[in-house]
Amino acid sequence: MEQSTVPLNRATLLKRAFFNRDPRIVSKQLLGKILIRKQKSNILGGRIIEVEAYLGADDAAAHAAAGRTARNDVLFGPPGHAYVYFIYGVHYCLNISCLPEGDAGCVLIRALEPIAGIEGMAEARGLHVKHPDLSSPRILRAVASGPGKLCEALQITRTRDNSKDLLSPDSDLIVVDDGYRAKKVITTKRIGITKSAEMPLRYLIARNPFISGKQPAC
DNA sequence: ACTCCGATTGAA
DNA sequence: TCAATCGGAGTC
Repeated sequence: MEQSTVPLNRATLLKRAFFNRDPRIVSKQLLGKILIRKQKSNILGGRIIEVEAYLGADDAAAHAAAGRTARNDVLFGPPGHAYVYFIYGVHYCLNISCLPEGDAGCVLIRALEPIAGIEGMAEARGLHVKHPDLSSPRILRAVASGPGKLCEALQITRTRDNSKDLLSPDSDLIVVDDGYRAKKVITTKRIGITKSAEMPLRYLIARNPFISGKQPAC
């Protein structure tokens, strides 16, 4: 039985309760949902195909581990909001806050499969200049196969998007469900961290070619 | 005020 | 393998 999906304009916003849960549960459920940026005359978006869960005080790798600060304040706020931070002086990363007000926890969006406004995203990434042929699988994969890349593709910055409600119809950055369901989810260790590096909190859709890094064994 | 360093990326 | 490049957090 083949699953059914609806067009983007009929996809539904996720509910607050969806994110009012443990980040590990949200991570797995979030795979297959769609992250959308609404531009003036353009829609940019991709299917979420790789994420990582970050917990609270018991997770040394989490920004919330050392307690509430001006920088990580969103993590302690209500669920379903964007936590955007700047890393290595170069890139932004997007997280979505989980758990009720007062409890920190989030999901890091690590990779998207481009599905809408691909030309616009490629342009934001600076790919169109050197690589005009967007139909090339290699170039298509370069659009959003990493946390920093997808932020650049959707023009996500801290000043523009941090603390934004991702579940509001008024928001220009939202998460929606078009009915797609991942057939198989793979869990691995998180990438690029030194503290709490052993916890299996990275989740990705099996065999999807748009993930960051190389394909793990099934 | 000063130092250290990171949930990344792309080029060498 | 490594530089780029910034700001948050801890130390002096």
